[in-house]
Amino acid sequence: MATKVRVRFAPSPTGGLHLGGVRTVLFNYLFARHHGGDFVLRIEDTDNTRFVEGAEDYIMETLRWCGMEPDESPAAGGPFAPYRQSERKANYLQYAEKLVADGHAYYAFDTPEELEEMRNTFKSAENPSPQYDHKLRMKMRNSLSLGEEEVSRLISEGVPYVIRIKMPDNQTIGFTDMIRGEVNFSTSTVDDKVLLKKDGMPTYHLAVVVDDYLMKITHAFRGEEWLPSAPVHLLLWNYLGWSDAMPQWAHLPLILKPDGNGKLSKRDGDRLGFPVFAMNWTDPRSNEFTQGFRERGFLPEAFVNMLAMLGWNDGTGKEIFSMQELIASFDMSRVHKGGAKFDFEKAKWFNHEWIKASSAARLLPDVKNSLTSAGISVTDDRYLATVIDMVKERCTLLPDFVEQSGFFFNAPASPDMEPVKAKWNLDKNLFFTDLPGVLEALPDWNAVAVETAFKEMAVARAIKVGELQLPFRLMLVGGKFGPAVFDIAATIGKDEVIARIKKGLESLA
RNA sequence: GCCGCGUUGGUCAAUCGGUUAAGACGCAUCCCUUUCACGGAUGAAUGACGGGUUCGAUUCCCGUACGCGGUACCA
Repeated sequence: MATKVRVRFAPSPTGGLHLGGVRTVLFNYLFARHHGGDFVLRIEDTDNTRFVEGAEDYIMETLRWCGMEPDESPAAGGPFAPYRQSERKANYLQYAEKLVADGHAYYAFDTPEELEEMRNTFKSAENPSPQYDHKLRMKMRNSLSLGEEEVSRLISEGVPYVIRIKMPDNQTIGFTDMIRGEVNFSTSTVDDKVLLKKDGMPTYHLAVVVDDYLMKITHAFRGEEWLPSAPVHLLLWNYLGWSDAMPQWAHLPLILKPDGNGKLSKRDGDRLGFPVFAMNWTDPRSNEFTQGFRERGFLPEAFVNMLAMLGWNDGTGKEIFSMQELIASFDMSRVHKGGAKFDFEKAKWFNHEWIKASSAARLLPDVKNSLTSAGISVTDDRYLATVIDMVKERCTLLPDFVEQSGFFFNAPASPDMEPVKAKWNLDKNLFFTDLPGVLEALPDWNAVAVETAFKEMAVARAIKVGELQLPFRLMLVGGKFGPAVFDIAATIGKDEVIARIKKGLESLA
């Protein structure tokens, strides 16, 4: 195929990006890169009543964090600029007018109140939500029912109107979805969607078609919730005479809430205690705060990996993928048809795997950040790197590094010796009283040397080494966790070890 | 109500008609470790239900049930 692949992610800037949104971008991105194509970000801000300040920056920042920089975007520009639909407003009218001229659309003058009234009068048990369609449009006030003179009079008087598509009343229309295969609809069940609003802005339906055409989009991927309006888009591509250029479509499955049923929402996250947005987000209107995966301590590699596996797999059982590996193996036809329930435990597992597999150098800036915000100052990066390698396998989320490595930097505030108090005795007390002197005399300071000295001393005094290790750990670490004690001792240094032993002894007194 | 999409263990899922239906998460037990982890081992689903097609169906078709999505001058 000669045409270059071009895909787009087209969010509306109404708030933070949730899991489903990020996954939609991801699949777009993977597909584009897999085929060496272009990935464009187009902001669909056609509804100014829902516009939220900061949402666009948030989206850009999320893409950056995830490593999915668009080739073309409002910020980066590109050959098809502008990339904000609000700035392309002037484009749409001509196409809507052309549709009217060709008899595929019409002017409608109904006020919101009249629409409301229509819905009320025709509402019934069998038809709870009457549609503005081929059955009702002649009962409404539009250029089909009113007659030419009346219409031109209304228009010249400046009466506000919208332009609606005229859906054929009995036609079957279908297309091949890259994920679902053949999908067919009967046009008689689709209503006459508004194409151009009275403020002159297009609705999504007109805007996607026009912009996908103008921007030469070859593949259009979006959430499953768009499937029912696909026939409108199909018709528009036809009516506008662009059938040959119509992109291939794929409707992605939804991400569902972990318990019960339904689409995952940020409320579920609040309720169940996990993030739903990629990054922290505070709604400027309500001041409502929502935590993000990034701030919760997820690595972008893990976040992306986890999202990719929610609805897709390569068929081999492989689960850990880098972005490069995802790009290499991604295939839209292997995307699931059914929605997947989100499992936060599994998400954490991905993060844990990525932390374990990451080098200290990769982890260092993030860990340093966590430590710093917990009040632990790090001055020696090499020392931190050593510590990271020692503790990373026991850290699931980035903030776990605070507890797991804090004692390498600061002595435990007040070592809790409670777990060993019951079996504490004079011999043990003597052991630890004499230990500093022995350690002090050690010519070499390393884990083996400390361990050897420690064990020889224990044997000489006929005390079980095991009985001594826990108190030693408590003195050094402050809790029952962490790497091997002698490794810790070797790392924090002779003076510090001796100081902590003395301090531990004090709290046992 | 109508239209569309979907339905393999608690969850994510492999299987593109054919031996005992992979694997992962989580869970349980055990081993390793006299810390916590990591690692290793073991255990627990007969494929929503009912009909077909076929020598043979989890895999194809139909129906039912259930779930989800849509049914806005929101995307």
